[in-house]
Amino acid sequence: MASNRRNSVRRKGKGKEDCGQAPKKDGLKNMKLIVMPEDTMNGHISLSTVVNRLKLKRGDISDAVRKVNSTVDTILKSDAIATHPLFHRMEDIGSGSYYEHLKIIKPNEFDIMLTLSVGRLQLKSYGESGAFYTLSFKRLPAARHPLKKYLDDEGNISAQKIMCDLRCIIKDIIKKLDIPVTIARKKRYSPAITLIFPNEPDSISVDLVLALKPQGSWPASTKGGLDIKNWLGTKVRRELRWKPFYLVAKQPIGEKNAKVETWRLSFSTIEKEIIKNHGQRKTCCENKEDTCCRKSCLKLLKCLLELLKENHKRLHQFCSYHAKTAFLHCCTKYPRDTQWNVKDLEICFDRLVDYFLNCLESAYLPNFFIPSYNHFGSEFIGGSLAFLNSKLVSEKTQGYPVFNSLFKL
DNA sequence: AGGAGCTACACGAG
DNA sequence: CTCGTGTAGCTCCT
Repeated sequence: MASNRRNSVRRKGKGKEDCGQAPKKDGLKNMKLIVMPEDTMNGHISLSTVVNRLKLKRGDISDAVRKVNSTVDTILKSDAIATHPLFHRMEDIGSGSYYEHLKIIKPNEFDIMLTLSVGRLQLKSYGESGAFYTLSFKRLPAARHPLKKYLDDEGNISAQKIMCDLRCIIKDIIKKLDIPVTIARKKRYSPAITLIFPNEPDSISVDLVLALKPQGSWPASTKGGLDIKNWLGTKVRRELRWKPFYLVAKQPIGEKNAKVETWRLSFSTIEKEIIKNHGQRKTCCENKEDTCCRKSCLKLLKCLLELLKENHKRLHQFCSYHAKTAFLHCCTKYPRDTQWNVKDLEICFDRLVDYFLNCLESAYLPNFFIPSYNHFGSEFIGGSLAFLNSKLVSEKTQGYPVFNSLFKL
């Protein structure tokens, strides 16, 4: 196996033992910080102060990363993986907020894709969204092909069979570790194998997501997606579309027929690349004058959503990926770096919130890569769109008072 | 596989 | 505030 995530075990660092916290419980409140008078503007905390509050602490990063990296290294280098006919080819790629420098408050959630190169496959679209597929071989594979034993009755690659084996292997490995780490119970519809480091009182979770990397160009459903021509340019778009795409072991939510084995498209690697190189000009954020506030705006929107979710159980269906998706569309709508000047943080964030509000009102938030896949589609029940809408409008008109809870004693 | 050199960020000294 | 340093991740190179 090979690592794209990092290349060596790092030095040990000193720091506090208070990094990480269970994502579902508690969440962002119970922060310990006092509001300074100079941080307030007309009774409201300025957004730049909030952004500062969201930064990860160096000591926390050091502590968390040391545990996460050493454990993942141990797993991937273990005999059980290294000698496995299929899994020994896995490569790990850091993805998600932490590796995009978008994680807020604490480094308590890590996403790592475990990728498998699988050659050319037959992708059959499943459902209307263009995001879900069944996978089979174009030609029947040889009997000793490592994927042969993971085919179901119809010759489709079975996500469940693969995930089951991988989960068992990882479970065995971590059982033998001296580090206190457990494996979370399998969640329905979740493609992840989640490691939990139960460092009292906080915990760190690491989502390991198996992702198949088929050869070939992106599926037809992505055709009108990745609308970045005016923002990052046609050349960049062409180059990005030449890069690999991935399929993760995810079943459509609410799928009654459990027999159908589907995989869902994932473009985490492309998202990471866009976030890293997010400016219209190559020099964006390279020096002080060219600093933009795109990432700050996304951090704020993620935080806003998380805080509202903590306060309202009805909002459980919303996730940070919705914020990220709306953000990417917003970047397309406002492509110029001058439209995201760091001096205009408040304006830019209001504008992003407006964009998100529009998605809620129209019940339409297409996946940034798959236009036919509406994240706010029919599975959103019971007026939760309207509910979030009203909460956001209220927050916006009042200058986002919910951010004050980040500074409560 | 492992290291050099790079980027991005946090943070503290001045 | 600016700048130097430490840390982590990533790419390229051998």
